[in-house]
Amino acid sequence: MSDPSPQVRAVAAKPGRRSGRTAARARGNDEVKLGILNEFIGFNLRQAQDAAFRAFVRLLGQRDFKAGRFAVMMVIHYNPGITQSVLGRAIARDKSTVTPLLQDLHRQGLIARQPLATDRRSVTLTLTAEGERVLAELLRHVREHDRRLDRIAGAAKPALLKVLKKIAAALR
Amino acid sequence: MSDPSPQVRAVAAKPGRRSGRTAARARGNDEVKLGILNEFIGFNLRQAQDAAFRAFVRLLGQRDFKAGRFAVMMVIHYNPGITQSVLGRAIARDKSTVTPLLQDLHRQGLIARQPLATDRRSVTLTLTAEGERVLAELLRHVREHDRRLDRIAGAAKPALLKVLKKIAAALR
DNA sequence: TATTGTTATACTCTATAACTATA
DNA sequence: TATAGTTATAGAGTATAACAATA
Repeated sequence: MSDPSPQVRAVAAKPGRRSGRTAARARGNDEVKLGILNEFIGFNLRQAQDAAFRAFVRLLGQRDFKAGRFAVMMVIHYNPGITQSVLGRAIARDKSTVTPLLQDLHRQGLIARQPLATDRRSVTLTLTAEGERVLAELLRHVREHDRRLDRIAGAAKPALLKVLKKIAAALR
Repeated sequence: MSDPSPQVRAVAAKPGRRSGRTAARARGNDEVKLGILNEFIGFNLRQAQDAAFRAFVRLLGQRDFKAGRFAVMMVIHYNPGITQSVLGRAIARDKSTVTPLLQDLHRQGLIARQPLATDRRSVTLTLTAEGERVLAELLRHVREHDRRLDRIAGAAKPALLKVLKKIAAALR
């Protein structure tokens, strides 16, 4: 590890002293140095995902919908009749995480659960009509959010998606 | 929202039925369709970050160190004398989140806290010698992890970092 | 014996609100 | 009045282990 610069100490020692990029500093990074952190993919991935997720939650705002439910509903939508364990593997979550999540969606009348005839241990999942309606509504906000990300990424989007998928696949 | 394909139902209905890419399916996505999710930057960002973070935690393994502590220690390393509130803004966490985190690092003897002479409300932070030692040790594992990410990203790394930083900055 | 799903339980991360001590 | 930091508290999200039912 190497030399922290003395100016930084000065900045930190007088947090009231502000100059230059006022807006950026007020709601952001102040004058903090990140050093090598700046070059780590892992760190930047985390920063971007954190910012994007918070922006999404802000956008959903009141609409009393928990952000994490969205992907689950989408997966059920595209894979009606999927079982809980397959769903769990698809989203990389333990079955004990999946159960209460689905109970919640079920209580809200958004999904239907049916025992599988050919294997009575399994439960198959489908969205109810109401579930489809809510999902469509949610999807409008997701699209809005992602259009924003699209504008930020610009022409780099295809390359970005390619690398992100590569990372997810390689570390699964 | 549109037509879920009937083959998917068949796959989901018989989770025991396996074919083709056995290894990939066993620890992954099975045959689940993601539809438009595939094209959302937000979704792919989450998948990649989730996979990378879990891989990092796996790598740290036993070493009893909580992954989230690393960035905080790095920020203090590069900005000795930084105050808690500035730190909090830098990592986008509320002060009530920062306090117990620092108490923990302090209990472990990794950081020193000193009241700021010019404003006695503030506390300045530095790493102890032990803190620097532990950070250096941690950093070795982080580098190992990120080299793995580097290999996955390959030549796309600079472009990736650029977009990720752009996203984080724009949505802050 | 192995798998599906449920439950009990616990741990991490996070924030809001109310507080104190300073400014 | 406003800010720095602490505390109490609560709510997400997650996992491990033990279990019942079924295969």
